[in-house]
Amino acid sequence: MKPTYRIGQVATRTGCSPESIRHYEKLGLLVAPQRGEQGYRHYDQASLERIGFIRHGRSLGLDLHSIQELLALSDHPDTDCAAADEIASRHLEHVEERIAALQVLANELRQVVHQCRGGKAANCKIIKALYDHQPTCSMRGCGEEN
Amino acid sequence: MKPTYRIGQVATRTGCSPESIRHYEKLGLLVAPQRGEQGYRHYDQASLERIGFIRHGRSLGLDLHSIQELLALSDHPDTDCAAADEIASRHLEHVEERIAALQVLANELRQVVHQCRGGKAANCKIIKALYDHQPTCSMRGCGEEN
DNA sequence: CTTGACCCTGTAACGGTTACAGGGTTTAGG
DNA sequence: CCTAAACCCTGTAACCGTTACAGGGTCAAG
Repeated sequence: MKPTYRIGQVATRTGCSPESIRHYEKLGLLVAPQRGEQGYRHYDQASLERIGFIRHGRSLGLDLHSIQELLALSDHPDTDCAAADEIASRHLEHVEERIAALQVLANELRQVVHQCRGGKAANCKIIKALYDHQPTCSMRGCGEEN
Repeated sequence: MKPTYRIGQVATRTGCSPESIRHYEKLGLLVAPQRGEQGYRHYDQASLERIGFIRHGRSLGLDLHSIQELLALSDHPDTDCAAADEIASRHLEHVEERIAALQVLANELRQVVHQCRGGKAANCKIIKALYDHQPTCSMRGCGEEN
């Protein structure tokens, strides 16, 4: 008999909240675990590792869909893993674009901050800058992701 | 009689979709505009500038709540504008933290990408790295914002 | 007179997580 | 034994800002 864990214990060990674990199950990243007599979920060691995989992917900023693709590859060891490389490369590219965009943004903010110490709003350079019709970066995806 | 614009024209001029404009109105960033006989919204020049202000703020990554605070300052010119500086500074700090986090992340991704050209998933270093229980950055806010 | 381009309202979706409500079960302490 | 706390269950809604619908009305040109 291998040891099993209830969802709360898994949460403690993986740093992943019970809600998220149930969410991953609903989305199909985790197979539905066995249930005890009272309907409680019981997880084995492999599930713990799978959840760790997901969390690590999330901490890298991968979306759950990409993680699901990576898990599918992992579940079929004979598959060509070029797809994994593709996912990671694509994401790296995305992250690099995002860094560049945020740097442009930080520069614009730095030009504006601390320009009007102790003044009145009527003369506030920050507010004036926002009214100025020259959004330094008006392209899509230039602000924060939302 | 000053010229007025319908929502679609405003959208064209500001680059802000009609849905977003109505959304800003519902949230109170814009006052409800006058309505024509058919119930169509009619905007004046000041509204256009206010929407431009909002879009510029959004392009800087400010959230709508912060923008609302800045608009409130702008609406009361006698107020001390230290609050505006506070908002911009706080946001700049946030952006800088985010850049730093993304750079850590990009480094981790770069270590992983292109490690297993043409291999099988069983040996895929990307997948192995994700199973490894050493999430380089497990702190909150280290992944992408979501 | 129809087609298409507008406009209106209200609701739901996206992503991932969190927070409930409303119920049941176990466990530890008195 | 009794009770409170801690845990589990399901389902739903919120968060943020935007987009996309559905289902309806209005107006102009062809």
